[in-house]
Amino acid sequence: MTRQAKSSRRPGHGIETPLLTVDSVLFTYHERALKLLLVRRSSEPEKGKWGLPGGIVDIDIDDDVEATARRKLVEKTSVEPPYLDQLETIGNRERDPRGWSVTVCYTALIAHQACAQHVSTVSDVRWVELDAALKMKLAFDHHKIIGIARERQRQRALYSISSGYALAEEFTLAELQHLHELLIGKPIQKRSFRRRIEQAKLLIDTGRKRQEGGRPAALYRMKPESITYRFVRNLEAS
Amino acid sequence: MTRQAKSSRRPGHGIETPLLTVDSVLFTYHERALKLLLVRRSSEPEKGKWGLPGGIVDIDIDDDVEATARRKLVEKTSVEPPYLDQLETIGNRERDPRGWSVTVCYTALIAHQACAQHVSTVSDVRWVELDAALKMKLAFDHHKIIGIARERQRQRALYSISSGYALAEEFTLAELQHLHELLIGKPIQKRSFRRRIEQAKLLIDTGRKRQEGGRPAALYRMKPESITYRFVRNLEAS
DNA sequence: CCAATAGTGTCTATCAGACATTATCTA
DNA sequence: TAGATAATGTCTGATAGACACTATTGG
Repeated sequence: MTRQAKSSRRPGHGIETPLLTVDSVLFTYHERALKLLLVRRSSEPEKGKWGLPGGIVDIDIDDDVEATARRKLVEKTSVEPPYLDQLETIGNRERDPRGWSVTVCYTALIAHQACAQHVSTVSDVRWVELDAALKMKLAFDHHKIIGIARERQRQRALYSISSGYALAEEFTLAELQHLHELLIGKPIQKRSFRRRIEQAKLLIDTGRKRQEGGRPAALYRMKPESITYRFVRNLEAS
Repeated sequence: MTRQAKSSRRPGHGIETPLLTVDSVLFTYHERALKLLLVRRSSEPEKGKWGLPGGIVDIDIDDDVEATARRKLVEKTSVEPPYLDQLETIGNRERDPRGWSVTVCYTALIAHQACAQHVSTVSDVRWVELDAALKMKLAFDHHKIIGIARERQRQRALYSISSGYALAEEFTLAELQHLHELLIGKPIQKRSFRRRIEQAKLLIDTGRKRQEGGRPAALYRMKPESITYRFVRNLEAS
């Protein structure tokens, strides 16, 4: 195997391989809005632009691709999301000015308060409202990746309540429903929403109440199984 | 940037990157059985073992990752599947003896007759019954990848009829249902199955009939839209 | 006629949509 | 008391499950 001028070859496999990165679309619910985490790029390319938290897979540090995603999220938010959902992997020669590159995309939901402290102390990491983020000029193809993540979360909201992980540990049904409405993009019937949650026994009633303005609302916590539960019948799609 | 002894660096991005490959789990329906395409490896590592059709992404030839998957499938079967469904991307340092490697996995359904001619002429490509394939000792983590593909196809069968693409261009409803039962792993109600197909108008009645043993069965073709159609309500899961 | 396979009728159960009603808090 | 928000009652409609029944072919 001879070295070439414009493409060095790795000893292990001897093949010219593209850059391998990860990108995560981290959603949260805060101030009655759906927000996602953006990071200002501190280095070239696209230096100064806002983009998704992520970075290059380091095969010396990371045991697998998801470990890279987790490592990068911990760096930016200081907390690990309870789960990471793998989205599409995008790889082509247009998406990065450095040439052929691949990004493995993830999405997750996380409680705002869990990472608010850390995020608020730094200027290069910010929660941005989804609609505002989509109007920004973002790095690389991150606009497209956010679209993919949004669609995945929308589908999930139709047949699961995993979105509860974007709320504080204890939350009201009204909060959970409003988040679902933001994810789905249209209002849903209160009765339908509550009925299915109750029948599938997906939440734990803490017994506590929270009050703001009217009758106090019961506070619930997620059950660990709820994350994987799938209703056989979807809520009405748009 | 200095070169290191054990890890050459690429000029474009200067980072040590893992091997990038694709693997496809191609299903078909033949002789009342669900089969998948296996390939005998002709080179190291795992030479001689059977595994999934796939290979290394060639950034000089392939415009994107899916192009690699298509190129490799055409090499093995001489036909392109009508669509490729991206599955998980698996990347870690255990799955390949050559070291840290990544595979972007795809799954697809294809008509058996479309590629039967080519496959039958070569000895290193074979359609294998799913159950038999899972009992074989396959290369790398291909056993796991098949499991992921099978589960994806199973889910799809519960809310779509995209599996029709594993049949000949014209097929009977009984064939389509039997394939669904193989994918889902349990019998389904004939009435439920036919009702939803009829109501969603997903098939075209060719007007022709095929007869074998009893009353002749109507022959149908897929509509192009059917591939993306999603029923709001699933068939009963196991 | 029977055997075999295709196709339909129809009842029930489940569950989402719609929306009205009642409950519980503060001011 | 009014206003606000939470929680429930209840009717309708859509659709899957279950299974019996009819239809159409060959022998």
